[in-house]
Amino acid sequence: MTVKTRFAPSPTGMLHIGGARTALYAWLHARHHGGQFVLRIEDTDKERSTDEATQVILDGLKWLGLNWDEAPTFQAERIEKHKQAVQQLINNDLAYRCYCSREELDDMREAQRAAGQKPMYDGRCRHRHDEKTDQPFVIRFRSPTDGETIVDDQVLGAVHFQNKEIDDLILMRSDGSPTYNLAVVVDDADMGISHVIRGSDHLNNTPRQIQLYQALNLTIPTFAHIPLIHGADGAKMSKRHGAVAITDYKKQGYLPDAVVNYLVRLGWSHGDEEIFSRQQLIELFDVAQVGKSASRFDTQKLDWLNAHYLHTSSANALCDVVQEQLDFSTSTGPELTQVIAALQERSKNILDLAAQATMFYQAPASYDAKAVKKNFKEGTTAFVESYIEQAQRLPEWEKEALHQLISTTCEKFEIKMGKLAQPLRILLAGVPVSPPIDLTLSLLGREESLQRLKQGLAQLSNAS
RNA sequence: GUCCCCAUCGUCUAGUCGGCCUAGGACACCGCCCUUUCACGGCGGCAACACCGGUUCGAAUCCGGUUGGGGACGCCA
Repeated sequence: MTVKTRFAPSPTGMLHIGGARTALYAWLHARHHGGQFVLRIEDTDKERSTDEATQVILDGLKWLGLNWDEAPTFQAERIEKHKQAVQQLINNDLAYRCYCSREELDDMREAQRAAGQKPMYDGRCRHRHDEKTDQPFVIRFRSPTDGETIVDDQVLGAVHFQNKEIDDLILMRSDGSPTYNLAVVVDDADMGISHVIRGSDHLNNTPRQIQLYQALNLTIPTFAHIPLIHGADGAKMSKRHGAVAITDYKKQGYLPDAVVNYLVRLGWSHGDEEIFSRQQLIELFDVAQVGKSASRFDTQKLDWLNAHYLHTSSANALCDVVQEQLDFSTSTGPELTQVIAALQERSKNILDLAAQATMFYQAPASYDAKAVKKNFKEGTTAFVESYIEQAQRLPEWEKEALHQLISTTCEKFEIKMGKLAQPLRILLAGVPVSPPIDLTLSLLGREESLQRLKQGLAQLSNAS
């Protein structure tokens, strides 16, 4: 059997972190088995669906690198198929008209709740034979009342539902449009989906859908319900947990590889391994090994993974994403790739890296007062001036020589390296943090370095 | 409320069908080392089988119950 999975979001909002993981698992499952991964946009709720949301979802998937096969399917365009299925059920007496008004149904549910029961349709139109042509009606499925329906889930195992717990769901609204449960079944069967991988919030819909597959005489796919992701407080993920939309992670300086690695490990593992390349994931991932319990979203671990990928990526590969975050031109300063190479190991995300890169293209506007106070003591000016003096005469302005010079200057004054390096750093960057000082000097270049050092020294001695 | 699911360190998890678990790894946290700053890195530490009963020579692992958490109960998807 050829494997075909799908991701079927409704375009009513952003692609959130839970949906992204579900998509990732479906994608991995397909790729692992050499099958296909397709998209179906569930846009049957015209009230809330928007083109913008569809685009945001597609962008999110692209950013994560989850490529799909075939052009995305739009559920709203398949309405005729859905109607045919409903007609087939009516013809077989497996569906019927229900004339109950919304008010009537509301009252019924309210009464049931008050009586401590589960609110569900009581089937009051199930046996009526009069066709009232002048009144609006919906089509309901005549679902079995006895026995049980078993969902044989790849993640959860066999889950039993008593058929008497399942009411007659609406297949077609009074305006003639099909509802979700009918549409998914018809579409998944029609598209040849072999594995339905989705969030466990759909588990309760599954027995209903299985009954529909049976009523329509369609092949039932394999189901895998993925546990939900909760916020750090254990509650459902929402706005107050920070970034919910997957695109927010891009804005916050995360790398897609890190997000993918984090997401896949949230609910799945392979021994003690933490870091997985895409290729490894495709080779190792098995949806049946996904854990059954919901997990909490932990930003700190994501941060760690992000830093890991940031440190191990090639500076070249990072160039574009860093460039996007810069609000100044890099044409006048050192090669951006070299700056990234110097900075990536000491940055925790792209935003952080971009911020640190600023000093290579803009001279400090001010000097950190605390750092100045701490590092400029008796004699400091003499060490620095001596270094500048010597550096000016260097035939080649390069890292090794600049480093040598720091060593010899320190020996000459009998001071530790920090006594010289920190003042230099503050003069060059304005803050007491930068890549190694010799590297910083060489990247900045002779002219820019000397200018910053002299100007800074003058400014600081004026102030004191 | 009813139905369904879940339950190992604070978090993510290992724990292949009971013994090798005085429960392993990772993140976080705390020390120490490295060090020209900040980081990286290295070493070490803290920390969990929800509870109660069974089954068994033996249970984190099997069974039942309790408690706790989550999901679903729409002419939304």
